[in-house]
Amino acid sequence: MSHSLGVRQAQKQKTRQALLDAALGLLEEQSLSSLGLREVTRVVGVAPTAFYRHFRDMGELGVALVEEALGSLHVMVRAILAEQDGAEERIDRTVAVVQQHVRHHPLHIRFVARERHGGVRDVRLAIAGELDRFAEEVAAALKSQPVSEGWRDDDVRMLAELYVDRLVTTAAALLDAEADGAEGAAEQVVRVARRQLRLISVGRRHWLAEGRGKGEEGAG
Amino acid sequence: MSHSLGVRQAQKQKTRQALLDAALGLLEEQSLSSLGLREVTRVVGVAPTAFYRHFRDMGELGVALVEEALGSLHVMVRAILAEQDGAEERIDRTVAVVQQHVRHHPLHIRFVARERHGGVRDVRLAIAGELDRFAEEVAAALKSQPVSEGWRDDDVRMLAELYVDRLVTTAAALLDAEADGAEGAAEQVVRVARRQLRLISVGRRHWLAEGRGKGEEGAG
DNA sequence: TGTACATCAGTGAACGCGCGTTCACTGATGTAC
DNA sequence: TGTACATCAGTGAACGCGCGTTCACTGATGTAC
Repeated sequence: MSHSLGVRQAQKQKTRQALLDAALGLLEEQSLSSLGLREVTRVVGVAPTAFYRHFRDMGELGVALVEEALGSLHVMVRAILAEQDGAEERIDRTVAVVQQHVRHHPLHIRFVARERHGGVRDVRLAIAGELDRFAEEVAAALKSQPVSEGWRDDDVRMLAELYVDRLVTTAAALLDAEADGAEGAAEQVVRVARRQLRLISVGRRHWLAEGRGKGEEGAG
Repeated sequence: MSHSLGVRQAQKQKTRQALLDAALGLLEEQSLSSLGLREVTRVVGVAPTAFYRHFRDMGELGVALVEEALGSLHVMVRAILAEQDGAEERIDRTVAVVQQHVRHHPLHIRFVARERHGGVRDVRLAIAGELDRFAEEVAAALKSQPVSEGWRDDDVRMLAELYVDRLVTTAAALLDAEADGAEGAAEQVVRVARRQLRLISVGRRHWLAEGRGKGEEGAG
């Protein structure tokens, strides 16, 4: 027993995680491209050179943070999509889950919102890739719902992206609202988000009758 | 005559604009919080200390860039909103204007997308303020359209924010697509954006019949 | 179980470099008479 | 128009500082026999 990792590997993992945690904390108030290697190791309490045992540079650490940050959200939304509620309940539930996630992982949300268009290319690409896979999952879930019968695949995908963008935007807005300190701010964001999702949902139900066919011919 | 500014003031403005232009160029590939004062003055060809004659620090320069970046977009979208086309034509026209704007001012779009959630507080606040005023104008325009009859003010506002977010997201996606080099990428983004706006528009037309009244009671 | 050697996560000194900021300055532009 | 003085945008030397990266190292952990 007990040889699942080895003492040395276990300790290395611990230091690595400490570096990630320290970086994430520092990134609450600055962006990745201005974060220094020495800042991070100072917080952890190791020598600056120890950093290189784990990451080539801050960009590589950033990519690791992307995986950590989007992984947990991924799991939660997958759970929602599997539900069989009606549209109304699903919207309320989805927004509630986003709110919970922002409360429990504010630093992850902040990081993704900030670095999605940030100054480090590899990190931008990693986030774009994760959000893309995310949209693909949402599309698959939407497709299996009865409302989507007769929909073209690219229209389902277009709708999925609309939803995903809305969730990301809502999460970022919630974060700002909760940081604000203004009492009702977060609740206001939640109410607006619910109505926006509802409006999109209404558009979805009437799409085949009114949206498609105008402007562009079906292709493929 | 000729005393509209004075030689000295005119020269000062010129240097100031050169600093803004140089910074904007450098910000294509990095974020504001990692941009150095010396980098900017080096590009312009003035001494580092000259910077202080115009801005207290990079944050102040950033706020000036926000005004410059959102000012022009503001004007263009206001023109669109004033049009009296049908919904279909208006959507196509709006997306076309966004595409033109991205082509003519890619650095402005990049800057706003990057710093909207970036590491410099004052700049974030400036962008949020501009986008808020932007949404308010869109709301006013939407409200004056016949389709909005019977709508609550906060629902109009909620819709306006949905549109504004969509335009900003589309602009950022277009920018990435055009930077990509992949030939059809930009056109693909445009087509998706049009359909998304169309779906929102469909939802709007059926909002009073199906969206409102569920879940929340009218207040105020 | 005990011994001899290999591995490798973390150390600490040292480096050269570019940074933001200070300061007293220069000299063209502006103003008062 | 000409003279004497004030303003102030831009200069250039100097500063102390923290940065990323190199290198040879140490000593606990791992492995072979």
